[in-house]
Amino acid sequence: MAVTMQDVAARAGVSIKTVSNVVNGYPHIRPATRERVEEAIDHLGYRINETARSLRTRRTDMITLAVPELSLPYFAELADSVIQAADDRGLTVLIEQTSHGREREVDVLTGKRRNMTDGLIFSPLELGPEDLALFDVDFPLVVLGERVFGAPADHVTMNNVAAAKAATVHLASLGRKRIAVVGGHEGEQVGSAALRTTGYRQGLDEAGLPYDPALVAEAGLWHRSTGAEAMGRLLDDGVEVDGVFALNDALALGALHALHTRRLDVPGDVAVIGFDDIDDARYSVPTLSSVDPGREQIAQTAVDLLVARITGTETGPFRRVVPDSRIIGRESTGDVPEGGEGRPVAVQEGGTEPAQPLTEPVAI
Amino acid sequence: MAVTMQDVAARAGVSIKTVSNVVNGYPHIRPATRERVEEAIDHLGYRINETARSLRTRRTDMITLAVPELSLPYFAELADSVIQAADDRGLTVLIEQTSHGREREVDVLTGKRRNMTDGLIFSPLELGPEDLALFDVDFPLVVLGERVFGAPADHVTMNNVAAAKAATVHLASLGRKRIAVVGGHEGEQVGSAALRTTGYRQGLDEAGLPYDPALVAEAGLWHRSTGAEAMGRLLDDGVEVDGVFALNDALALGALHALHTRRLDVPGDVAVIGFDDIDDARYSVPTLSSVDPGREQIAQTAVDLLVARITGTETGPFRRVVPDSRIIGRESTGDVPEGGEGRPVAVQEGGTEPAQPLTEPVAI
DNA sequence: CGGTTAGCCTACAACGTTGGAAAGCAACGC
DNA sequence: GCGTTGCTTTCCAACGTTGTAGGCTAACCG
Repeated sequence: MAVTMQDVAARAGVSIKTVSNVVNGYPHIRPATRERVEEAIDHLGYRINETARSLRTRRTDMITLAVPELSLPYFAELADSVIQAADDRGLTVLIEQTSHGREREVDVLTGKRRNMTDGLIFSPLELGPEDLALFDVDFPLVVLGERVFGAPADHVTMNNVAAAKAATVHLASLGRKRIAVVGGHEGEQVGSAALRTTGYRQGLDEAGLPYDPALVAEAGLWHRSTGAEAMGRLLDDGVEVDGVFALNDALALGALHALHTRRLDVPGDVAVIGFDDIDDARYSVPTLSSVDPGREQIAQTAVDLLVARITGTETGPFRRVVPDSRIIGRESTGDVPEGGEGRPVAVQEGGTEPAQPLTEPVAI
Repeated sequence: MAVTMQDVAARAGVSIKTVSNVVNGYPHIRPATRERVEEAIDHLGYRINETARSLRTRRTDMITLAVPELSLPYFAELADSVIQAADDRGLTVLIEQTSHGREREVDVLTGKRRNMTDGLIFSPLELGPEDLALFDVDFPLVVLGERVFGAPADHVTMNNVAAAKAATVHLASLGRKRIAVVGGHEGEQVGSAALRTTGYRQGLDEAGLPYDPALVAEAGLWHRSTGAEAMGRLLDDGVEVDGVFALNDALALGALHALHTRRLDVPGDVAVIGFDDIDDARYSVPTLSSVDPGREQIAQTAVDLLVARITGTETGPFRRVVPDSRIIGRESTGDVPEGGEGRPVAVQEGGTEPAQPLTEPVAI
């Protein structure tokens, strides 16, 4: 059948273990022996059996990344970054899509859907604080996102409130007085929607603008389609608007679309800013100003934290890491002329803190 | 350490093999025995060790999907579909990004980057016909795309020439006379660029339009940025254009951007059609007409073919499968009014044929 | 020159599971 | 009443690798 170490050993005239030693770079091997073994490996086309190795070493060098779905550009780009970061560290990434309901998310944590990987990077969409107990798992876990704070796991999140506030203030600084927010989740206390909405209100406060509930456009799912609908509703209701803060870029792109079909000029009539800084933002018409939440850094940090737990390098208390985020000004806010390149117009610094503070988790 | 079948067996008072039989759904087990085993499993929180199982059964129920990069929307959506299709068949997908050069693609095939999976779905971007020998691998392989025809593997591809021809004819049928093509690869004989350009020329012929080299805008990489550049070059050179066939949607979106910045109306001044029908096409401004190459069907078929080879259900000659493709008319070609929904305006039927024809591979 | 050390290599026993074959046992048929 | 049959369970030996412990040289030291 397949070539095994047995076969290589036979041909090289050494023991199996010596072949193993060669393959694993054990230093004390006579050059002549190493050469014979390598010749045999090449000649027989030997490939190590990773499965057997994993059984023995209890490591697979694979990690799971669980995200809602890859067709959402933010998650596709996140996956790209995570895969690269993992690759740099010699790991392969197995992807689980959990978009098909809460149950899938539970399965990911309970391990039903976590085959043989050494650890999990999980970005929940449905699970919330009430499910905190589920996060107490016996394998290395890094949580992403804003759904769950205080889980017994490392956590990489965003500067949501501060960045949303800055985005709102930025619109205000451009002279906008009627700033709508697109993508709100009525009554929700947790998650990106709540945090970013909080930042929006703080931004209004700081700018001395009143909060008007009529300016809040709900959108359950954060897709382009729902963004277009929400924006459309607002406009069709005759709400006066001269600025839009969309809670993510997909919503913002949908909003641009709705504004366009109603013949409103961006940024002339309405300035628009999104959140996530997906690749699309650079090529939409007009190009979209956005908040860059530090995706690269999120991916790298998540992988690093996970690796540290897997290897046992880190055994201390869980951490919460918040990368720096930046506001990127583009055409949709008039920060650059048409055809110009986006540029940072503000930076919010992140940091690290314990994942389980003594007091109630503070929105950061 | 972790709970093993040993522990379960001890608690249930049966042999290890009986536990294995229960876990694997072996039918001939006394209900009382099964119950005891299941109680023990629940009580001890036993989880099967997939690594050990894989070593024994020589199956991991994982497959590799190798694509250039997930941040390209087409591949993100393809990955989404493949993961879902795999999931429906009880498989997990491991993703390799090969965007960082030819070497990575070679590694994927030689197995250096194919850990423990049962098979590979591979969409090459760099490898071409000259690398045919590399595709003669000893594991189940399904090839996607247009780089390589006639490899000793199942192949799922697109109706490239026919669909590109239809797209061009569609533009002509709208009265466009000066139809540019964006994304050409000068001198390249293989790959999507060549096939779709061939279709473009066939379309011109059919429509009785002359071929004008000035209307061909090269773009090495198919990104939005390169599409914008290529389109911009064309316009800045003063080439007269009233229609654009972009070889994929990313290019088309870039082209839309370039047209917009030069204050040309789409579809008024220039009608634009893309290829791939990515999600973006439905929400760009204006919405983008495109060729839907049957992505879902590609993913499903690819997984099915791979599974058939893995399980040994299929051992016959390799197949080439071409899903049906459709032209979706949207605003950018004026097929629907602003705010309207895209709709199919033409269908090209696919089919199945041997992957290694007796004659030279014919472009399909 | 004998004893120690360092370098190199091997034997053996796992890792946790499943395939195959055989054994135990009850019911069945004649 | 005894061989046969069929269900149920067990025993044993892999799957291909690596950790541990130990053995054998050759070199080195005093």
